Amino acid sequence: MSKAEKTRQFIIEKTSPIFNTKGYAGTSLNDIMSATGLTKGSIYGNFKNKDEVALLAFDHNFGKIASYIREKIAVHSRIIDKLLVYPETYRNFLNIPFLKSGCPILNTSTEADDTHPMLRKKATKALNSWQLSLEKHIQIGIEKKEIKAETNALEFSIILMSIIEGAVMQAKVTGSSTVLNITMDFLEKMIRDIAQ
Amino acid sequence: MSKAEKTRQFIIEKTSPIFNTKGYAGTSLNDIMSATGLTKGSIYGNFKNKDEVALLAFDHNFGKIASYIREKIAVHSRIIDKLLVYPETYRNFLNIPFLKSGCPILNTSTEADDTHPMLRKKATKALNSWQLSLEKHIQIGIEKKEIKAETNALEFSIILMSIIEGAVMQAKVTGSSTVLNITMDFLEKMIRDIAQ
DNA sequence: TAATTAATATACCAATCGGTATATATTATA
DNA sequence: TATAATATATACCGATTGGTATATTAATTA
Repeated sequence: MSKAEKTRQFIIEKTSPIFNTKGYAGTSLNDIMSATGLTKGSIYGNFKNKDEVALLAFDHNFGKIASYIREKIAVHSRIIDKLLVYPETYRNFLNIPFLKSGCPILNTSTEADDTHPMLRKKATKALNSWQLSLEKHIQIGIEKKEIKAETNALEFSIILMSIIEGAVMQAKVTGSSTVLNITMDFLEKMIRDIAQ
Repeated sequence: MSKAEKTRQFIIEKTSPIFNTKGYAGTSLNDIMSATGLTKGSIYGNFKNKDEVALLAFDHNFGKIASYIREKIAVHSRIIDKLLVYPETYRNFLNIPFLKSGCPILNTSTEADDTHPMLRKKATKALNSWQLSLEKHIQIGIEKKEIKAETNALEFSIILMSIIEGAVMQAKVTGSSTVLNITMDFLEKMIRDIAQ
């Protein structure tokens, strides 16, 4: 890893929470400079423009939560327990340090859907990969006879994602975990209901 | 209605879709000027700053969808039919002209939760009024024996809202109605399930 | 160690940001 | 119709925006 590559990584790590809280339009180069302690020359020596930093910051933010969930899922062997990781995790959303700045998919989607095609594409792909991961787990669960055969994997995963994202939005803006507790209780029941 | 009051209304009507698409940080005074055809002097003669326009634009956007739903609900007499207005409406979210710019609560919440206390407060209040309205309908439904007595009005309304907001986020960023159809089918079943 | 390359800092650019003071229209009132 | 009050336009303000050219420093290689 060259010095430049280290600096690139450093810049992305330091700025990704800023992009997630303030958004693309709300994050300025001054924000990037003061977060990294670097000057404009150093930033533009490593990235071609603000866009490139923002896109990589999104990848970083999404990658972080994706691997966090992936590791928690890997611990369990039964599919139902793997799925239960979601309500368990998002119930504590407001208290998970690196999620303080919010869900990157939610934040990026709502800002970029009408304004930033490249960020929009990133968010869409992230949603799709999450959905496919869920669907796969459910399908495996059906094959292993741990999940009812009549379960519609696509539908179930989409509903799970919608509940989580809608609840996170409300919890973040109100600052209260009430919505998360109510919805994650419900999601937990939904998951246990498809158990064989 | 004085001339100034007319102009104020005119400015808010013309700029509210812009604030909803581009966000607070992403909407500039030049955007406001070109949307209204007015000059800076005229805008600052009627509003004290950009904040005031943004806050009223949010009220306008939320008021529009709230009254749209309210009118549709008023048509029905049975509570279940009133509740079914939500899945019916949000199923076509992407095709309702004045909702093209997205859900104001969703957009404002995700941008303002960490950046703009006043807008954040507006979004929180809007969520609360929506939730209370739903809860009231359900309680009336229970009293009228149209809804099962064991239904938890708070839980049900929160879950309904989460599903809708999560689905709208996904539909807007992907540009596809698939998620809306799947989730609104599910919501419809949920509503019919609490019918007495 | 000297020369070369890579990485960072400095100083600047035009354009745009939100906002204001003042001049000019426009409207309402006497 | 003359006057007063309101409303809009013009012209400007300093600060900040994203971005660049060049100078300087640090790291690597010969």
